[in-house]
Amino acid sequence: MEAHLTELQHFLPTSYYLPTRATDNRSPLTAFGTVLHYPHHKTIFAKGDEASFFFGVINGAIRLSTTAANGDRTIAGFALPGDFFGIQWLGQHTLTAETIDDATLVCFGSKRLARLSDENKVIRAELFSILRHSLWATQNHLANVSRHCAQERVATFLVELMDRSKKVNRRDVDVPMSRQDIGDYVGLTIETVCRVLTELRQKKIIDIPNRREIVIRNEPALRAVAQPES
Amino acid sequence: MEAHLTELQHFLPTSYYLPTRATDNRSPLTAFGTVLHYPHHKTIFAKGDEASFFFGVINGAIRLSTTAANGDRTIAGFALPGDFFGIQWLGQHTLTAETIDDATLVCFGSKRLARLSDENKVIRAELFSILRHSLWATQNHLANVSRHCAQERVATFLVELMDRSKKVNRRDVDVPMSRQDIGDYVGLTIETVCRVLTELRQKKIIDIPNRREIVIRNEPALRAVAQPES
DNA sequence: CGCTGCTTTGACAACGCTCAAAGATAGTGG
DNA sequence: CCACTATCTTTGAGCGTTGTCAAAGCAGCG
Repeated sequence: MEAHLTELQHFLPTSYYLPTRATDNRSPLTAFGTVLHYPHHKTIFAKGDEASFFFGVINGAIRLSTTAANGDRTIAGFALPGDFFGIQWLGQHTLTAETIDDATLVCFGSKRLARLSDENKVIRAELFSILRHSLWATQNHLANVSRHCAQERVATFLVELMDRSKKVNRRDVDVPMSRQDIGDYVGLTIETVCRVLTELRQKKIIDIPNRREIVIRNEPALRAVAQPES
Repeated sequence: MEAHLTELQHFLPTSYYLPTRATDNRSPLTAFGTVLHYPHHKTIFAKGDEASFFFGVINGAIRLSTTAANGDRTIAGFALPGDFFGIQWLGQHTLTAETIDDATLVCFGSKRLARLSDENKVIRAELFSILRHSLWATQNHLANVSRHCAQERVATFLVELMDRSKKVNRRDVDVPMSRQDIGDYVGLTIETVCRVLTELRQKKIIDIPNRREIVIRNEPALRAVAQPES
């Protein structure tokens, strides 16, 4: 585990979704972590593993999932640049974290962080904020998956991806996850995800130049599909 | 807002679901709260309200929900005796909390709690633990709702209710929420919930003596329906 | 260049939703 | 105390959306 503290200068702004958080703050945590590189399709930790570390994403994409006894996989969320995941004071991780892309992460030892947070009010507030944000995002996702039709779910996923994108031109969305991942995230089969995507393409709402890129051609229309009025 | 600190003696053990937490601990928070009584079908706070207070349930049942623009309601969870809800350092509540039953709650002022947690390590750890538990429960619920059939969802709901029950005879489950509430919780229509319940009754897995009581006649069978093998 | 794995499209069946109506229960007033 | 009413629950019939199964298309990689 090598430390490249100089690289922490590149750590991206924390993007929280929470309306109360400014999106242009760098996290106060960045000064204390260790930078690590992971190749794609690598398990960072598995559900049930002792939670010795906690991570922030500098670059790449992570999927956080749980797999049932019958093999059904649920992806609870994706961690993108600026996000944190695996926060767990002590005890075990409740989800499995795997890289989708090659990824650069910042890693924090749980014990060290616990000590730091006892001493430092700012760190403490930051950790609490991260945890609250995770809860908020999960609740939102639950509401999306719980009672919406296929079109609404996929459209909501795309809007989310667009809004979280760090790109200048947000219309050109990078899709690092596979169709299967999307399906496991929104609670649909891979076939239904494909069908919805082609439908949106036929309606000229999106374009699909290649499998890991989606262009939003008509953002208002996409948002309308995601959040049906009345 | 009256204080009845003596009543806090009756505060129930915190029941966390988390395997790492003992279920027979009283929460260290109980010494600092104010006891309040709410009648049934009363709003405690609404989504978007300034989060000045945070609550623990002594008695009764609370539903935590969010309602979409089109009127669709999603119930993110139920708070039962021993549970906490509405934890939000500052900013706004992300869900609406309403009583289902008449309820006795302990109420904590956010500012006071923030001050206490800065001074007291035990309180701090407790709050963190409560928040982590909420996240864990929501992730679990998401996995249940995301990709399971109607029978599995309703059976999982019943198992959950049974396991959280404080009764000596856990087979005899109190169901304070309406069928509509159950539907909004597991992501099904009220009709489907009813159909599944009658199906389970016909299979002699449960009995339904009245609308707010369900008797588990065959617990292994119910658990099998909830978690299909292979 | 051919393989492998992922994605897309199609046909069909099934599960759950919608609409409708009857049945049960609780709350209210005579 | 009972009848009446409003609300909630249960059951039924038909339809639509999504899942299943199958096969073709496509892209990356040795």
